[in-house]
Amino acid sequence: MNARSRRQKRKAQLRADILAAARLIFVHDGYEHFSIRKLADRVGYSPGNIYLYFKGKHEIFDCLVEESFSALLAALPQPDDNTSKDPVALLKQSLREYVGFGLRHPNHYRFSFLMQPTATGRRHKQRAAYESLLRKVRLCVAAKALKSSDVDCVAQALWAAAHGVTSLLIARPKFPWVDRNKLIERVLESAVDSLLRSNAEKAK
Amino acid sequence: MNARSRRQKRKAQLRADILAAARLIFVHDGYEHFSIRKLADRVGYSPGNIYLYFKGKHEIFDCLVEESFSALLAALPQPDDNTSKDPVALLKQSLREYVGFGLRHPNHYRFSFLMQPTATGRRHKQRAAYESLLRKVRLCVAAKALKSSDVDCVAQALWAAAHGVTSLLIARPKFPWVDRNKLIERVLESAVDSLLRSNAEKAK
Amino acid sequence: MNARSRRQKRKAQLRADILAAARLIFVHDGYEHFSIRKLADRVGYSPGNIYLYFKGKHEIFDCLVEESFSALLAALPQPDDNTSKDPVALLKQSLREYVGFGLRHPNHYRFSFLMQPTATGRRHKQRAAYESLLRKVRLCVAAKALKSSDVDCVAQALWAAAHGVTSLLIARPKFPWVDRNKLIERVLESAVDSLLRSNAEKAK
Amino acid sequence: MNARSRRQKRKAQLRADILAAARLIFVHDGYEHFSIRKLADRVGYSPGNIYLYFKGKHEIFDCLVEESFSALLAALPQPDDNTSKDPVALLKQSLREYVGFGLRHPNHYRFSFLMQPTATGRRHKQRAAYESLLRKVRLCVAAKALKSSDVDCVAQALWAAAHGVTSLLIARPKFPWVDRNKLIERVLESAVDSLLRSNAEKAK
DNA sequence: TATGAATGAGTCTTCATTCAT
DNA sequence: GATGAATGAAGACTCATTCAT
Repeated sequence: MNARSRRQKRKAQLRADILAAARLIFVHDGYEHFSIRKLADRVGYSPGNIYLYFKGKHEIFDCLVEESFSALLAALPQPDDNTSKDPVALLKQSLREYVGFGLRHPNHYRFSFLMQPTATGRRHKQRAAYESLLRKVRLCVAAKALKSSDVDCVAQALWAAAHGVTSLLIARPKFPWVDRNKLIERVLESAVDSLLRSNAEKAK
Repeated sequence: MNARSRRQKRKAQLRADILAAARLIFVHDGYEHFSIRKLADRVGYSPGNIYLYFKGKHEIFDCLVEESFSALLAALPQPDDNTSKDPVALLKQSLREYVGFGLRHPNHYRFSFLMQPTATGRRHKQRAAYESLLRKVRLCVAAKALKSSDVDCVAQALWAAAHGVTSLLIARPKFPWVDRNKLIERVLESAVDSLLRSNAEKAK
Repeated sequence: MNARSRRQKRKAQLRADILAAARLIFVHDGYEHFSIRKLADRVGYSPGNIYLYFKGKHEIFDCLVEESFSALLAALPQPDDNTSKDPVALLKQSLREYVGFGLRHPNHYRFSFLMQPTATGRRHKQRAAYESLLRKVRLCVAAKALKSSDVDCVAQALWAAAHGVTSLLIARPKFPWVDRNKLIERVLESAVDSLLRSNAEKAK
Repeated sequence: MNARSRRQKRKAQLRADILAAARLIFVHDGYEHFSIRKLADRVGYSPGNIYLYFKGKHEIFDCLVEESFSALLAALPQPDDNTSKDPVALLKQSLREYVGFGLRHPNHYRFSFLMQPTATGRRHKQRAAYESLLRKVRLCVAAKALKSSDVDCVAQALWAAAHGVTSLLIARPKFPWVDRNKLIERVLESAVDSLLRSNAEKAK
């Protein structure tokens, strides 16, 4: 039993190593220059050996995307951690973190969104990230802070805004952007504020 | 002199033909299945001949991206054409067209944004598209319709919002989005409205 | 001594299991898609373990061929079982069974005849099948039913005829054959009848 | 025009060279050890270059099979050449030539029959060989020499017999066959004679 | 100017086999 | 006995690019 579990652990470790190497290649050489051979070289194994740990190129890609979303998810503040907080503040904070994560890990982010999702691909973590946003929107609705109660529409609109700045800044690093933070703040603020019930409305 | 100019014209025409064929391949077969051979086949020339008109694959890609932006630019309503119109309405209209163009031509759009810009790449048309947006924002500022007068920041924020919906919808076609138009409307409205001076403010 | 014999028995059993699995793979996936890995998977052992029971792929193939002949042999009616029967009828019956077996188990049959016999390969069962035919021809000779008494020549000619229809039908399944049974009957009948002593001759 | 035709000629020559080399490899190394790489090596070109002349492995195989049948066909005596001859004699002669060709060119023959026909494969020459046989059977029918008038059934039965000896002798070269010619004669004679109308019948 | 032949490096993937454990 | 990890060679095939013609 012990031997078996140790072996499993080793296998898991190797899978992780391979994925790490794969991400590096992707980051450095770009998506189009990724190859199993390069990967095997970098990881110090024979090409064929990769197939003992992954079914093929696709599985590796899927795992990387999934990992990226996992990291993104982990970076987002969870509502449970901040129950006392103003839900709108929590929401804004979340979006800021989202953008921040994307900019700090542009390659994770590129990976997450620029890869065509495989037919068979796992999508769990991706959905989880969306769910996380959704939960925070629901808190706002519960607090009667929003005009609309279509949580999906609201959440998706917010996601679009956050994704917009993030991906644009990543995709066009050489563009003469105004101050990054100012831009981000403007975008997120516009997106959130325009959804809020005015004080007058709240009073009613 | 005449002979030389005719030759140049012919060369330009052939370049255009090649690019057109290249775009078709890209749109139909996807980025990863593009090949010079296929291109040569489609265009009716020999593979080697392509190299007389383009330095290589990269130059073709760069040109395609540029062309895509050109098309985008052409699709946007120009202020000059609508001088009489309400500048805010023109702005909104413009953004709607932008999103619409992206969704109608997802491959153009993917192409425009997902390709890493080459070091040597042309960026003229891309800039022109941004300038076009900028011009419309300026019209709004001139009409004192906006809170902020930082036209660059405003334009970039709007661009981010529009790019956000567009790219998200394209990148995740299987996601359970709410009604597309509803979502787009919400995003653009949020982005524009929150920038507008309130009536009270205008009165001052 | 007992322990050793038990071990031998176990080994034999495992060999048999492996061969059974190998045949299944061959029959289902075709010769070219056979692999030791698949075999090991199917049999529930590790790839390396196969080599404890067989020297390699070749030995497995050789054994399979041999087994196929064994099966063919077993399918043929034995003279001993039908001593009372007319020997010519028994002979015809035998040939019919031969063809029938081939058509019912085309992969066995292909296997038996299309594999180049290895230098080291066993040939015992193959010979046994021929012997079985030979025995029946001898019975006919003993009954003075045949023109010729060159039993080998007769047996081989009959074998050729039976093999001819069988292999042709197997090798060209799409060919517009006339009715299978009609064809088989004609071939076998021609082959056998032309060897028979005419009644007139018998009378002498 | 001249340059073009010379180029075409060269291309045809190279195709022929490649096919010749392919056949050699097949003959020497066996079907399973054929590879494009080996072929390219033998022919003195780079592996990729083969694909300029053949769409892939399959096309090469198909061509080889077709070639083999072509050769077989050419080896068969044509009725037109022997109009004066007794049709039954012509038929027998034809079958003898068939077997003789197979034994003289065992690899052509193996190739022709042991290869699974590709879905898309050419079958023209193969059919032509059968048609050639059919024609000769028809001549016999016309001469009222045969019992049956089902030319297809007769032709196929004859084919089966001829194929039977041929393929058996080729597949089992080490088997203790009786004298080859004796065996062949017996098989063919059995096959043909048993189809003939007896003199008594003819008289009617 | 244009071509088509040629290449060499590259793609993913599968395999029989070995060997330390 | 049995395993699973590892390998190296091989599989078919594609590609961007060059170059003699």
